Amino acid sequence: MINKISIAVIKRLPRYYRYLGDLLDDGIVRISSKELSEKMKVTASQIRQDLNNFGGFGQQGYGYNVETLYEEIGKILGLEKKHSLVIIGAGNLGQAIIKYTDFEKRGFIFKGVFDSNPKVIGNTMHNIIVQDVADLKEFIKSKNIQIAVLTIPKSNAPELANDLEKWGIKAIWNFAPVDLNVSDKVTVENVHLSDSLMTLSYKLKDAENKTKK
Amino acid sequence: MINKISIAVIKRLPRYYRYLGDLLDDGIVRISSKELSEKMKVTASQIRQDLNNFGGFGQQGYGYNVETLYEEIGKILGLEKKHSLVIIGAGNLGQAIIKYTDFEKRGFIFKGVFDSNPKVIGNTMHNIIVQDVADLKEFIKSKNIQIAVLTIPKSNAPELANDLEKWGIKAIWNFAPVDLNVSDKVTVENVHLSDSLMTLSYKLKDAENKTKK
DNA sequence: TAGATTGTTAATCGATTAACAATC
DNA sequence: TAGATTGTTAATCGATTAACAATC
Repeated sequence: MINKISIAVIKRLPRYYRYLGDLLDDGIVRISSKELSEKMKVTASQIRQDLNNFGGFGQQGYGYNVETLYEEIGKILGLEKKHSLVIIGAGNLGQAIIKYTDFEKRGFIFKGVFDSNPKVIGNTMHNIIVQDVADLKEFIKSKNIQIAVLTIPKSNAPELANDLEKWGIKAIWNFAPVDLNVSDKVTVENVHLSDSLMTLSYKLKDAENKTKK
Repeated sequence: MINKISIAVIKRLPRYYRYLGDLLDDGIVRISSKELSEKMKVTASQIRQDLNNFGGFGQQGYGYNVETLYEEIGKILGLEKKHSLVIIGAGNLGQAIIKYTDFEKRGFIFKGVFDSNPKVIGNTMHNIIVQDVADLKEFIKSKNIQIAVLTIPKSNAPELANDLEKWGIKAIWNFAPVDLNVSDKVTVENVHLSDSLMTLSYKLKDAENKTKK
């Protein structure tokens, strides 16, 4: 844990976690890095290197215990403790996220939903009443919210992000198609859907070109 | 265009495109790699290296013409031609995507929405009537659809992806929290929201640990 | 022309893969 | 014990950054 773990490693952890969860559901007790590497289409070497950033979870001659490893990665990812979140932006995307129950199962608890549109305020979403963003500051402070999910249009996002930092938010899951400019005390994880679709477009074009040749 | 472009470079292109679009909106005519690097918080060297994978778009002593560069990157990303897509899964996520008009502006045209739930089939979403997935095969073939957006639960996704390949789909934008196993003739771009949220969770925990020390 | 900035080569840095001794 | 597989070091590969000649 002493050395700085690279972001490339961290982004692979949820995928390991997902595969181990599936193995667990299938009743598999142990797995070697080689077997797992074949399923996941990565090298066994990479799996062992990645895991050894956090400790020796395996056993020579045996491999890894699926349940133990699953739990350990969960702990590394911070899933053993609950997180309180608010969703800002009660549109379809906000609704999709709040209704996706897997997040709550993993300890991400949606405490409130906020919007600025009077037509939306007062509606119920997934048993939560949509509140006015004017009340957001007070809510964050009183309920000690750590994480804000930003499912709002591009225009308001940057200034709202700065407000969120002032109000004590520690992490922003940002779906607005813009880069936020908060201090490095606030963790930002971007989901830029447009960027993703353009990447798909490039790869599709590239594949077409190869076929032609 | 001869050398294989790395995925790291490709994933940066939409971000350049976004920043250049903003500059264009602001009426900025030219920009140097240095100025852009300061805005984007990357090195000027990286910008020049990235762009020179695709050609020399700049001019010594001047920099880059914003409009030209914007258009060139658009072409590289394949945005100059229209794409026909279908959305499979008419839930909130599917609705969020179809209603987000920026995609259509960029040439991604939603030709159909499909679902397997009889309660949803027949509903109208963004002026499109939700059809039965049973009719998907015929629709893809007759309308020559290239891209499928998969906003369905995990369980059905892998087998559906294999069907989509058989039916002629060339690219899948996958929101199901599972890896698809199609041939390399089909381009897959994953948006794993759970993975993203877990990554955020890790980074948040990591930041907390640093503060304590 | 002089100054600015690119395009591109070279140097550095970091991440991935290979190899193997340690050990269960 | 013998076989298997890890943990970890070393080698390789690739990506990023630095430097600078070319040139507008």
